Amino acid sequence: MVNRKRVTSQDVADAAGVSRTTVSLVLNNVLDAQISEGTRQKVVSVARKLGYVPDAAARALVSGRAQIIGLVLIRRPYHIASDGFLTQILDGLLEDAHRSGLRLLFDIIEPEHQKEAYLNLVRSKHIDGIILSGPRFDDEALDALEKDGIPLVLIGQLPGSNICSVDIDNFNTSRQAVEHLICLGHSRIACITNASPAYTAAADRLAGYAQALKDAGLPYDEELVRFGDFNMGSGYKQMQSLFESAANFSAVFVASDEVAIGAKAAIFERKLNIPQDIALVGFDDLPIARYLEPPLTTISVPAIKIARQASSMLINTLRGEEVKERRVILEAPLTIRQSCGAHLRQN
Amino acid sequence: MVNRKRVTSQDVADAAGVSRTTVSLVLNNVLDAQISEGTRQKVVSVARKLGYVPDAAARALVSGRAQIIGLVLIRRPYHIASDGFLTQILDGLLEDAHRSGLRLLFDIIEPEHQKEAYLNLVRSKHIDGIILSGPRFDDEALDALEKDGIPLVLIGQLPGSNICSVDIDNFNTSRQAVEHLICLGHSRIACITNASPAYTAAADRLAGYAQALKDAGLPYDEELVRFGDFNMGSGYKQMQSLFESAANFSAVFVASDEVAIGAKAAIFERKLNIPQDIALVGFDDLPIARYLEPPLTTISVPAIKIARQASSMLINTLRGEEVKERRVILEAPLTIRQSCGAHLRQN
DNA sequence: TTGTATGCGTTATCAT
DNA sequence: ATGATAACGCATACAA
Repeated sequence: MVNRKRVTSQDVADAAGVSRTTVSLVLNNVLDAQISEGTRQKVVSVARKLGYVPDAAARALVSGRAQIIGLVLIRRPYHIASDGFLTQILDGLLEDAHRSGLRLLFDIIEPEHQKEAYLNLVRSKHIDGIILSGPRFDDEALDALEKDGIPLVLIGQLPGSNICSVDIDNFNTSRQAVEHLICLGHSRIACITNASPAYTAAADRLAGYAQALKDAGLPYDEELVRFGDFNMGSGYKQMQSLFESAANFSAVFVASDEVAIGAKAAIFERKLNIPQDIALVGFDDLPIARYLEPPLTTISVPAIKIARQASSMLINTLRGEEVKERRVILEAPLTIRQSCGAHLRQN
Repeated sequence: MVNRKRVTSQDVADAAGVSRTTVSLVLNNVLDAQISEGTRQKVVSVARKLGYVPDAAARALVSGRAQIIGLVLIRRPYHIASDGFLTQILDGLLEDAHRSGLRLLFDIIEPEHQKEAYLNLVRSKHIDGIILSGPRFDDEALDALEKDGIPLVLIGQLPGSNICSVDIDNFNTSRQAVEHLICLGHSRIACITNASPAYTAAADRLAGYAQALKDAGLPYDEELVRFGDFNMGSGYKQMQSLFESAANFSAVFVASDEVAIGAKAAIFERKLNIPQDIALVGFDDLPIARYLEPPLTTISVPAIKIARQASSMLINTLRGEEVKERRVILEAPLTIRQSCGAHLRQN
């Protein structure tokens, strides 16, 4: 007895012997207008029996709200195929969105299409608001969006803008990670970034590395710096490049666990041991970090919490509430495991 | 000079000195109606200057197409926080969707809400079609959807249904993985599934394990079987449980790389070596598999290819084309690396 | 307490 | 070659 044709509110109204208005009032739980309990019951039961579900497009058209939030990344598809950070963000976002009756549209935008792609997505009103993860310095469209009044929250930061954002302190956490290495006696410390320095997070993490060196009176040596590209393959390649450069180093700070996993494989391939021959510190504390061999010392980025914070800010904005704290920075402690030998020290 | 108010086709029409119809005709490249080159140029340039983007809701309402496809998983949020398979699916799906001008809505549905959640998503016409990854046996709503005429493609299989699907042969690949272990001389082989046997893939993989044992004349011992739950934590826990059972075994087949990573950590924690003390075979060949220590022998599931195939089938269905091959099975070879010692053998 | 009428922005069917 | 007009399904101000 399943209906083939679409069921509209008119059908429900007819079957219940009321008007479309009443149906709408009942189903949307409008508080102002009072509906007799009998009518309400009837409408609800008829609607259920008919399997009525409001048409999203019609509702969006009249209400101006699509009930969808967008998560967008400035990346290429192959960057996300193994993105352990993304899944955590999705986890956090989805829970909150569901609780608010919102759906999640996921999209990636290739760096060169930034401008048009944003505008299409937002101006088409496909989505009510947007969470953008991993902003780049060259993101021209971002401020335009903000000015357009589109609810927008950044996961990450864009210096000089007033956009809502939630992030960790990339600079100081990186510095702390490298300081840890320095404390353990390393003075030749290589660095592989998480991504191109066009990404603000990558630039900050690299700066933190440089600062730690400087604070310790250690020279910054370009020979020891490589740029990762989000995924394990890039870590593997850049680590090889480090070995091939013949520069000597006893530790590597990799500003992304994902990239660090590739680097680690390249180290083992050389028959070198971690941490005995080379100490390794990552960044992110992906779920896998603690299960790696050896368990990875890394900066614990509270990804799910970040996602929750971002969605909460976005949802508040959507509700027209004022977000007082426009730039949230969450704690990201260094989690010491066994990839840099700290656990072996006897103090 | 950016417009604050929404720009509608009426605005474009006014500014270009034509009617809304003409604007629509031009911007949608309607072939039938001929538009003078001058008019076309003018409309296009005016539209661009004004930053006009058609309203998705209005378009969806009248056309009946939301231009969005849905990817849905029957899972809980914490299941996806480290889902390496999911990101690959997203990768493959997104590329195809973009090429067809489609957006991607991502959603997870908790097992107990299956029915209502599907119906809401689809009947609301939020999405034009749905790709469902990882079906369960208890998925009552699925056939209803199919009967409703909703374009639907399964990543995985649901026995006894006629739904379009793309999958690998879970049964035979699992069997092959276990046969590999048997060939290497193992006779006490434990198994940790990827998930609850309510998921069809989990049931099939377990059956493949059992079959390999049977073919080799080996007993199926319940003591050696555990059920994973998609993530690494479950693998870690079930591996511990295996050790605690005091049953002896020299190899483990884990029907998911994700779960295998947890199992591996539990093995190392016992100061046991892989493959010398315990051989390990995974399933999926996530990008990380080759970077693990030791590199993981596993079934190479072509996740991205699966996603592409699924999206291609869905998009064809959306176009009203007949999909001739309704059940596609892709190859998933066993990739032998170093986690079960095959590379050490001298033949 | 409930019904009527209007409009959201677009595409599609007619005319002209 | 282009314009007027009618839906699409819903929510809401207003009427009754």
